[in-house]
Amino acid sequence: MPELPEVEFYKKEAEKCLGEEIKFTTSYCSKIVNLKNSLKGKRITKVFRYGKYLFMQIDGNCLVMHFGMTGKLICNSKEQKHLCFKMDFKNGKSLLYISVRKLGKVFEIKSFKQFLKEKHLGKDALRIGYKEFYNSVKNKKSTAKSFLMNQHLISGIGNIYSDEILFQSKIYPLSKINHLLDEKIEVLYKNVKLVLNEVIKSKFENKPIPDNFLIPHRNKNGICPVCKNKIKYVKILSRTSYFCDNCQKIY
DNA sequence: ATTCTTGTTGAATG
DNA sequence: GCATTCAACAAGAA
Repeated sequence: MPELPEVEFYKKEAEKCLGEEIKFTTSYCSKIVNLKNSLKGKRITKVFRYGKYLFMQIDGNCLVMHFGMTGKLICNSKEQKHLCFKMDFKNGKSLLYISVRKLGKVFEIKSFKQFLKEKHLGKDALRIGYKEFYNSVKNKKSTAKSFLMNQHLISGIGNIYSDEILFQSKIYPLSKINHLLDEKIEVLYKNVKLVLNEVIKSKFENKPIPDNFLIPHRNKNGICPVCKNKIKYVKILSRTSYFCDNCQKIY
């Protein structure tokens, strides 16, 4: 489920191999992996995340991973099914990029700054400041849901966590984002951070998502953890958005 | 058999 | 240009 919190988790996996010398890399899927230079003999010097992208500085090279819908990165796993890319290190460690649906990408870039420009990515959801967020909201006519999912405006939020952020903020997913009251924008901003950080915490501590979150109830038979109403759903941008029509009022 | 699914892209539309 | 929507990509689950 690679939205920002998942990629943050994969970053931790990659960091287990920081400083290790690469013995060789293997691609099992040319559709996903596009590497020109050999990484043999080089070391991972830095790992960082921006939105849903993971970056690995490998001496002079910069490797980028995007996980699509089903990609994941695991250190020292024996899992072989759907393996697309593997990095083997001299000391025996390995990093495995696994993807069932093969919609992700592994490639190299020359410059991170240039990459951001070319992709027109918005600020990372965990780093965006309130002023910037506020201005972005005021300029847009889109719905609250598509605003949160638009990577050009804010990077890192996808279908599942946008539902959660709107639920925690008590905002109806189809509300026009520029109609939100200022105090509601502030609530939304705070919940972007709160939800992402809470999910990251759950993942890192290997605990379930809190039960007062929508996510554990985010299904066709779900019951709202706050008011016990039946969870509703609606299609937005050809994705299913779950919400509580009792708690999530328009503004 | 058909429909659904966590993501992005590029084409098409208004 | 700009904002927005849709099909396509792929494969497995229900």
